[in-house]
Amino acid sequence: MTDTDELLSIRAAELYYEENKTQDEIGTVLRLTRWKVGRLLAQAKASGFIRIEIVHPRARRLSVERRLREATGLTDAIVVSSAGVSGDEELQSRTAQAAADYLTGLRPVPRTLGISWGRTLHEVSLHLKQGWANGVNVVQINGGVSLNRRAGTAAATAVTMAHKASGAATLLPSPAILERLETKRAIEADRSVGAVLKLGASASAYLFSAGQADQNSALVDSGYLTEEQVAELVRKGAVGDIVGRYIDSNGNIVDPELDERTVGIPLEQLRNAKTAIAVIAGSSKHAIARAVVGSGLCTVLVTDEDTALAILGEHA
Amino acid sequence: MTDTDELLSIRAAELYYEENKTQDEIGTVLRLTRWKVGRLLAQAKASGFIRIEIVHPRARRLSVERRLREATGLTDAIVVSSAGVSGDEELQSRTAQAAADYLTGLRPVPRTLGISWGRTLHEVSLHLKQGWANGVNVVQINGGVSLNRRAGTAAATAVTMAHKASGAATLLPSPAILERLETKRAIEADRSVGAVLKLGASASAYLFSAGQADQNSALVDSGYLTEEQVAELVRKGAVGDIVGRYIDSNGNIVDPELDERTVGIPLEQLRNAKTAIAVIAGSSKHAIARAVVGSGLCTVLVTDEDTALAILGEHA
DNA sequence: ACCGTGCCTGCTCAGATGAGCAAGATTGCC
DNA sequence: GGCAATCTTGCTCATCTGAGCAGGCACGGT
Repeated sequence: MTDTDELLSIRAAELYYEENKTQDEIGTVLRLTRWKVGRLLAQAKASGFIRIEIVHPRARRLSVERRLREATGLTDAIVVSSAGVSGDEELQSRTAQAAADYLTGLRPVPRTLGISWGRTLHEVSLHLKQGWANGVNVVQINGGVSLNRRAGTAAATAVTMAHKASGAATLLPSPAILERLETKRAIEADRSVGAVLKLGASASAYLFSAGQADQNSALVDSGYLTEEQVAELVRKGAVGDIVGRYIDSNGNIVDPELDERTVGIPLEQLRNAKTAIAVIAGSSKHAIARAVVGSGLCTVLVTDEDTALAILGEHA
Repeated sequence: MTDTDELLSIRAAELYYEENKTQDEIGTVLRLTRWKVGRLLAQAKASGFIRIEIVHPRARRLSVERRLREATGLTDAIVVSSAGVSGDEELQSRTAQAAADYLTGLRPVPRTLGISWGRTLHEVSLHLKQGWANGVNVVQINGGVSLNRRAGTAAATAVTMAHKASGAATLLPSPAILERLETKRAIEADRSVGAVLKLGASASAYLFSAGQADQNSALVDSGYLTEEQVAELVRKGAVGDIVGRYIDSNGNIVDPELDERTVGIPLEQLRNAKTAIAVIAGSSKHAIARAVVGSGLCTVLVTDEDTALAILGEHA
């Protein structure tokens, strides 16, 4: 009997959603009252037989966002749909777009915005519209990418963001990681660097991404770390890095000595920030995303559906 | 402006379909009148941003069925959905189930049902419910599968179908293809075979599947043809076989000499039949399905969504 | 500037739909 | 078999939604 009902609900759903007939008409066809049809339809929906997807690059998953907020205590969560997406690349692009949208709508508008650098953030900067805000000053909060062959990407990110918001960009003129602790102390003590760090510490909002801990890390790519060093970090439990600092799945610094030599605001600053927006997308970043959210490193997460589900533990 | 509207329609769709808010509530949230929301939603649907799928093994694609009927002049078309299907196997199983359903609902109930044999039809027989009809006699219409290691499948198919309909099965006691024309003539002349063929010719409905023309063909598997012979047939334009007879994409016999040695009712009998139900599923059978439908070998087609779209030329 | 054309907006109204309710059917239990 | 608990059915009513229409607005030609 239940079996018959299930089959009927499928027939009804076909007529309702594919042929868009009215429930009354369906009732006539299937020899049922229109109320029965309504109930069958409701049953089909409840059983999950009806799948409704919004296929659009800007589509979000509100229900996942809500669950994420509830489960993690995030102030806000933006989850872009991965319906109809081919690869990680498009996922990251969609997420960057969503981050740009979020930033544009952010209230109160931050006077000073602290940002990290990387592929993701650069893409965010490109997606921002001219005039997305008026008078936002952008400060880099961790050491730069100067060793990179694509030198200037980090600077371009900050400059673009500031320019499009009629604000000024303040760059952090320092490597990301220094080889000797003394050098790091010295450079931090220097006025030009110290002042920027102090400005960064006073930012009204932060925007940063995360890197996975493997040989594809931007820090390896930029020459600050070797593949072996990253492998060693992974052995010690590292799942990725935030503003140049490697953390484990609990959000703790993996290698305090290395961390000491890393130039940028400390993680505590992010944890205490009123607004810390993390933008993390792609299947390789599920672990670091979970660590960031789980350890309270951000108040807002912008991510893709799969990563969000991974954080919720529904997609392992 | 249109860009803004598109984005709004996506936001509206999210709230409507994911959060199932009323259009009025959405209007409040997005600061729009409820009519505007209604129009945005309509626009989103029209643009194809809203995809509704019925995910269920028994789900059909009524719109495709309709288009197929209109494009080909088929009396009836049954197209099972391939939403959420992993492989060809499940597709074939679903299609077999649908064929069993169709057969069960077929009116007028055929007194005599002529069937071929094969994996697909056997699966159909298994999906039929006890008592699917009352008093249907089942006749084999083409030569058997006796050389097969799983000898008896063909017989079992007919017997099962007949038994479940409280009818009798009549088997065709003959190989599918004979090596010498004389032998074929002789066996046909034999009372035991001739009578069955005559019965088959008078069937009130036919149910058959199709085989693709490659080394996986059931005829190769059963030992009636060698892989080389099939390769030669393909060179001559064969796309597959129906009741043991190889046809090209126009529905014409590929090798008349071979065909002469094949035991079973001629294709003309199917072409002239009032009810000829073809059950064809799987990505490897797109070509033969197109040939069967295109050359009027069946009046009813039961198939999967991808094959149907291939026939319609919408899925190349 | 003026006017016409055509799109967009907000509305009325009727049809479609879901919530809730009471009567009837079914099941399980003694 | 009798009875109670539960589920199902058909209904009323309030709400939601889409069709169609009149007025308003923007745009382009003269």
